Amino acid sequence: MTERKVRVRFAPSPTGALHIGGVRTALYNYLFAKQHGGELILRIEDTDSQRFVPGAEEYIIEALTWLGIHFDEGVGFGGNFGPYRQSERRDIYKQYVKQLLDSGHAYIAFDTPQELEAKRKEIPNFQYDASTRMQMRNSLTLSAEETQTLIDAGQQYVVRVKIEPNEDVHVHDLIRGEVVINSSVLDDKVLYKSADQLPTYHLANIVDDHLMEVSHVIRGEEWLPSAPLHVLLYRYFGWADTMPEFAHLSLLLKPEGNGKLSKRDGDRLGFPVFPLEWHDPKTGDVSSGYRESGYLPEAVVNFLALLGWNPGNDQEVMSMDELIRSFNLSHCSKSGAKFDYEKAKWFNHQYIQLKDNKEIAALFMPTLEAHGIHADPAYVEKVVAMMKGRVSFIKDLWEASSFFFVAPTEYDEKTRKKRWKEDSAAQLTELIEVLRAHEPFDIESTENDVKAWIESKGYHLGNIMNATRLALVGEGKGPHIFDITEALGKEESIRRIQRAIDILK
RNA sequence: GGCCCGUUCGUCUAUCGGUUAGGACGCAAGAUUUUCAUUCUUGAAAGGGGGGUUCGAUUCCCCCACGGGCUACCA
Repeated sequence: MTERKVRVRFAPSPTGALHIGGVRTALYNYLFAKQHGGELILRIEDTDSQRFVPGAEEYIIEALTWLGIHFDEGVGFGGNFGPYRQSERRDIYKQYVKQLLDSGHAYIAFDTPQELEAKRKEIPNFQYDASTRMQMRNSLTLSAEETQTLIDAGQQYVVRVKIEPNEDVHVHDLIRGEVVINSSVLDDKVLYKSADQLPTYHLANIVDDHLMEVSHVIRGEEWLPSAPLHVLLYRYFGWADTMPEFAHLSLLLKPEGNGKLSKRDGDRLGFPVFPLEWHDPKTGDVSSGYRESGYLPEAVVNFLALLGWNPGNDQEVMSMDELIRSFNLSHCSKSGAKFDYEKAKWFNHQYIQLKDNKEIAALFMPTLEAHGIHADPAYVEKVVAMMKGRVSFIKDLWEASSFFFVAPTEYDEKTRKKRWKEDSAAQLTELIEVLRAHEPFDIESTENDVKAWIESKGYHLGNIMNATRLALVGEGKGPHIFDITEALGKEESIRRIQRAIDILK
């Protein structure tokens, strides 16, 4: 087989928000494409007109753009293999349905959904296949004239693939190796519906992958059972030579209990399962998103990449470029991965530390403004530098550092009991004098002066510091005392200490 | 029910027949610190069960169990 250009596609169905598992599939396709200098295509599989949800397509593009997953062609990105929306490819599919019909690899079936349902009730393991199709109402059992008459009369029909039984179909999977299924267990899947003049997934998928010259199909494990059908379809079309390679990814599972991760798990367990917040236009429900929950896109990408894949060594924090360099399908795990929200948080913490203080400060600004604070960016940056090591989310910065922006008006009761001593008021009154006389008001020299004063008076260092912290912060937390005083400035520091003396006595 | 895929610490995983079964998250303890965090160190924690193959199986094969997926005129 000759080396072909790597062309992969991400082909979501616009039926709602893009699930985090779908994001991972898109990411793996992207990493694979970039590593091989290939192309990533965005194809919208909207062949089910019933389930189409407005806004879903835009959501998918916005979400993947936010995460840094970029497409080379497809819906919204142009390209020479369009259109990339399956609903716009009706005429193309019709032509290929005809080809299959003409070559005898497909047939027309008139059985109504109701008839089929009745049949399934009647016969326990009913399947439309080689063993049953001669008892059904289709172009195999009807004469050509009868078939044509029914079609002309406007009778709705479907086109089914005619699976040849008793044949072992081999699917070569890049992750799982050889998977063999006997064609007798496959059913004559519907390929095309006359009602909406659209193909089903199976037909559209094969035709598009072929026409778009897709080299590798990297998709979720839920497609593995139908992969043999796809292999057969390539063969029936005469495209076996250029059939893409397959790789079926394991699924993302619920963090607890059993089953596939679903939208409801997020709501129940309190973490997002969608990249972006999603407003369901039908139900009006709002589902939280990683972006709105304060995740950095780099963290989401890194976390997702490692959920079901590993670089073969102990490295965990990896940039997109590093992921592209070391990604490979053979290190994808075959078993499903349970979603671990704590680990996702840890990754976010790591990326906050890695990011520039200036960038973090900019991301923190909206939170500040929401609290009515209009702070100087340089000051915010200073605060961020001191505080970012302590948080996992940007929004947690407020809880951790609000005292830098708002002076305490009340004091935590427990801390007051423990830290505010009999002589605290008197000592801090003296401290104010020490601070007032001090210039410049930088960390090191202030600290030296204050410590010298404490020593000369024979005071207890811890007592003074803890009482001062209570005055400055309002509770027993925060960074180094003199980092705080320097950031606050001399006047504000003294004001806060004085207020504590007045209130706490 | 049928078919397919899978099974290493609680979780994500490394190991491609010989290891004290390694790392990370989380958890616990300790250290550092004027507070709270961070950080650092240490610790507890694993190859579903039963048969084979082999000098030797977590690793290869079979059976069972369990988990997951598919079984639509959805994708």
